[in-house]
Amino acid sequence: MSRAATIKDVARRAGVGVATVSRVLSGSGPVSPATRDRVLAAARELEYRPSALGRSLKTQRTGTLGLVVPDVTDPFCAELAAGVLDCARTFGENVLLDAAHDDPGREAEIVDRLVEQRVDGIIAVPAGEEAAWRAAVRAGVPVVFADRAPAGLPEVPTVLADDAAGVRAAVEYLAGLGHRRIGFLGTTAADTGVREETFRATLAERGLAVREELLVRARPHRDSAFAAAAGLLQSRPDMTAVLAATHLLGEAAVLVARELDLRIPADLSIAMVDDVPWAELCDPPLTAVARPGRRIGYQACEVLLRDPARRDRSRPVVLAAELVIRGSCGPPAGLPGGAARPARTR
Amino acid sequence: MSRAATIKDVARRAGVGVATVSRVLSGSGPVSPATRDRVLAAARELEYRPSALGRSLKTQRTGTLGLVVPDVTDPFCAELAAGVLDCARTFGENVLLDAAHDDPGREAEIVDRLVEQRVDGIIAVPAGEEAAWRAAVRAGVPVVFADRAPAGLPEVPTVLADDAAGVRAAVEYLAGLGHRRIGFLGTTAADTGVREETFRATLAERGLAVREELLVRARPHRDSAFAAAAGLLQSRPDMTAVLAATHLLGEAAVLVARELDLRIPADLSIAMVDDVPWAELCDPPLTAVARPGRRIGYQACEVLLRDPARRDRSRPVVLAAELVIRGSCGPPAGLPGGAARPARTR
DNA sequence: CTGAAAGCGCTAACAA
DNA sequence: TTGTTAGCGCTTTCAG
Repeated sequence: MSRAATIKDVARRAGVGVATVSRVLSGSGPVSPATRDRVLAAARELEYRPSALGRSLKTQRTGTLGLVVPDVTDPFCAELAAGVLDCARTFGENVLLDAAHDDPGREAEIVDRLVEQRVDGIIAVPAGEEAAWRAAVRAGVPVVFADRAPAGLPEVPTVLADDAAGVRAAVEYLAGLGHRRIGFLGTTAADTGVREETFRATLAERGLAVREELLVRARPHRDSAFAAAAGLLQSRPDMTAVLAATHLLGEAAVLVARELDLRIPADLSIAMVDDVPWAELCDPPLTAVARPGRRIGYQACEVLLRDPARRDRSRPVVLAAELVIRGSCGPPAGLPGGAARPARTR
Repeated sequence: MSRAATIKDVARRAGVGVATVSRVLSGSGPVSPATRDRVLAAARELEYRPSALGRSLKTQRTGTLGLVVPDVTDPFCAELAAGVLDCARTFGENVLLDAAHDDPGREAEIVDRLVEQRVDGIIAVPAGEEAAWRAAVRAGVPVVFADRAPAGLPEVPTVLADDAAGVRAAVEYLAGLGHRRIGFLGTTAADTGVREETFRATLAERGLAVREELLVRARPHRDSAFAAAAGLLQSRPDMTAVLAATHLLGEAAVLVARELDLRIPADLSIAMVDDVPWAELCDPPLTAVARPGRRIGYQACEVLLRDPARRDRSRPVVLAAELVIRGSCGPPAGLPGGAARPARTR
C-alpha cells in the first residue's frame, strides 16, 4: 500500500480529466455512459476513496456536526446522543462528539475545537455559561441547544422536554394519593430550577403548604446527592413522599431509604425525574417522569439541518414528558391502604 | 459577521507574510518578539480561528479519530466511549462517533465514511464481519479493536477484558456456594462465545456435569433475551443458580424471576456479566462481573495514538475483570443457611 | 528572521 | 460532453 489514490490518479488511469471524475463520482453534470464506466472502473481498481478534506475545503461544508454533552455515560445524554446520531445519519452527516463534564472552561475549549474543525453546526446540552456559545454564534456556526439552554441566548433555537408538565403530573399524582408532606430533592444546577419552581407552584395550587425544610439541593455529584438524600430522609420522618429532580438524586433516595430500612411505598413514596433503565429493575419499580431524550436529540438535529434559514426566530420546541406510574408510590401511612402496615420509626 | 477571517487576512492586517502568521500560531520556527506580537494582535482583533481543513489537507493528519460502537445507549459502550474521549483529549484529538447497531452493512458504511474523512485512526467494537475492517486496513487507516475482535484479523491490535477470568470467578463462586445445577443464559453473538466455553470448562474443572438443557442462547435483542430467560426459569425449577452472559440477559432474568415470584437468592441465585449501574440498585443488588469498559476505551485509544510504529505485532492487551459480590447469590435451598434465610437478605 | 510560492485533493466555472 | 484552470486555507521548503 503506497499512497492513497487521488482524483488525479483516477483521471489518468481512466484517460479523462479530473473534472470528469468529479462529475461521475458526485453524480453532477452530464457524462457519457462510456466514460462513466471507464471512470468507475478506474476508481474501483485503484480503490479510490475521495477525500473529504479536499471537498470540504472547496465547498466550505464538512458534512459533520458537533455534539457537546455533559457526560456520555449518563443514560439521558446517551439517549439524546443516539437520537442525534439517528437523525444525522438520515442527512448523511457525521457527528463529532465531546463531553464537557459541566465544566464551562472545558466546554469553551471544545467549542473552540469544533469551530476550528469547521463543523456545519453544533448541538449542545450546554453547561450553563453563555460565553462559549456566544463565541460560536459569532464565529458563524449554527447552534441548537437541547434539553437545556443558557439564559441570555434567546436567539439560539432550542429543543426541550416539558419538565414543568412532568413535575406537575408527578406532584399531582402524589398529592392525589393523599400525601401532604412531600419532599423535594433538587440540585444547585440551573436545569432543576424549573422543576423546583413547578414543584412549589403545584403544591400551592393544591392548597398545600411549601415546607422549606423539605426542599434540599445537592451539588450535581454523586456524593453530594447521597448526602442530601440521607439528610432529608433521616431528619424528616414525617415526610411521606419525595420527588427526586434527577436520576442521580433518585438513586440516592432509593439507596438511603434501603439503608434506613424504609419500606417503599409503605413508609415512603419515591418518584423521580428521568426514566432511566434501572427505574424498572428497582424493587419496587420506580415511578418516574419519562423525558424523551432520544426524540430531543433527533429533533435538535433536525432543527439544525432542515432548512437552516427558518431555523432562528422561533420559540423553543417543547416535547411532552410523561409520568410513568410504577410501584414506588402509594397512599401515605395512616390513610386507607397505608394504615394497614405497621408504622416504622426511623 | 461577513466571512470568517483567513490566514491571509491576519497577514495583511499584521503587515507580514502568511508564513510568518503560520509560524507564530503554530509556534514553529523563529519569530522576532515584535512581529509575533503584531500577529497575535491581528489574529485577536479578527477573531481568527485557523481552519483545520487547510491544515489537514496540507499535513495529511486530521487530528480526529473514529469510534465505532454497537450502541451508544448501552452502558458498557458508553463507558468505553467515555474512556476513548478521555484519552483522545489528552492527545488533543477529536472523536467522530457512530453506532453500527450490530449491522455489518451499516458498519461497513460507517468505516467508509470514516476513511473518506481521513481520520487518523479508528477504534471499534466491531460487529463481527471482518470485511469492513480489512478494507479500512487496506486503506491505510490504523485500526484498534476494543472489547471484541473479529476472527481473521490477528494483525489488528486489540484491547479486551478478561472475560474468561471473570466468568470463571463467577462460576467458582456459585459452585463454592454449593450450587450443582447452574444455568447459563448466553447469546448467539460471537462475543459471549468465550463466556460460554469458560462456563463449561469451569464446571468441568469442578467436577460438575454440564447440562445442555440448562444452557440457552438468545438472539441479542431484548425480546429474545426475555423469552430465553422465561423459558429457562420456567422449565427448570430444579436449577438453583443462573449466570447471565450479558446485562440484557441479566435484566431479563431478574424480571422473569420477579414475575415468577422467585425469591432471590433463596429460590434462585443470579449473577451476570457487566456491572451496569442498575446492578446496585436492584433488590437484592446483583452480583456481577465488572469489566473495565472505561479503561478498555482509554487503552485502545492509547494504543492507537501512542507510538504508532510499535502498535502492531503484539498480542491483545487483556484487562482484568472483577467479580463484584452483592446480595443476589446464596447457598441453594436445601443447604445449611439456604432454606432458613429470610427472603430479603442483602 | 521573513516572504514568496508550491502544492495538499477537490469542485466549479469557463472553454472548447 | 469533456478538459483546463483557479482557487478553498494552510504548511513548508527555499531564497533573501
